Amino acid sequence: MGATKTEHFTTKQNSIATIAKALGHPARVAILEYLMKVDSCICGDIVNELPLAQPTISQHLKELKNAGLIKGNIEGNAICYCVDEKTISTMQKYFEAINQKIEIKKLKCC
Amino acid sequence: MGATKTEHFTTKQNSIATIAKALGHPARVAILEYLMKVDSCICGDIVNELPLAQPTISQHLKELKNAGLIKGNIEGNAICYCVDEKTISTMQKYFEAINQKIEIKKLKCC
DNA sequence: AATCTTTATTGTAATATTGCAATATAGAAT
DNA sequence: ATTCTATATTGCAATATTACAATAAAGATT
Repeated sequence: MGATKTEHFTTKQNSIATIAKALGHPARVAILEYLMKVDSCICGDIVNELPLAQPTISQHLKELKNAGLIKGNIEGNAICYCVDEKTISTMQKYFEAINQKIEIKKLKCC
Repeated sequence: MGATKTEHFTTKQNSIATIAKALGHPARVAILEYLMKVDSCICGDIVNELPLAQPTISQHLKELKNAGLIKGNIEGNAICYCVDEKTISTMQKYFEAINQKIEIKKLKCC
């Protein structure tokens, strides 16, 4: 086989996995951080910033967009990409909830 | 080619990507959530809980462990796995920092 | 219109992941 | 010591990801 058994898991679990997967590559983490660093969200510069070819960057941007981590606006012939705060917030709350549960339960079996 | 160019990114970026990648599969999200749900961290039950074969679960546990998301303690012939709060905390803080930067900068280009 | 600039798509090779049957390992129980 | 129970490892097939050269698409500039 080899294909992920997506249908066996909850929508929430698949959703978290999709977002996490999109951040599961250092280039995409670097792209996210670059988009945070520059004030204006001039894209394309990313190609000059990272040691990857333009089609590779384009592909990574697509995956970040599909996962909802970034949004893109067409501005003339350029495209203005930027971070989607809602998805970042989703992840932050997810980890926060786990942290809180750990504290309440005071799990220390390991 | 095809291999990730890990060496071109920072240690922090690679670290975040490694943790995110480990959570980039719904089965591993489900395992994490199951470990949170049960009070005692009886492992092995995971095989009964999830629709995956034992070797597959074992493999997923290994990846979660390598990423530092869970810890495992040998108890007799069973193994007691549980969530590693430090790594969860790392991720929570990472997303929190991004959220704060977005708020301060009031980015709303898209 | 011809050209430039910017981004996306296609095709393809290299590599990695997923899933599981079969098997191995190791401690517990008889 | 033999058997049982729990987990890990190996080997392999199916599938997915990564990277990029070549090319396409589409608006901007001349």
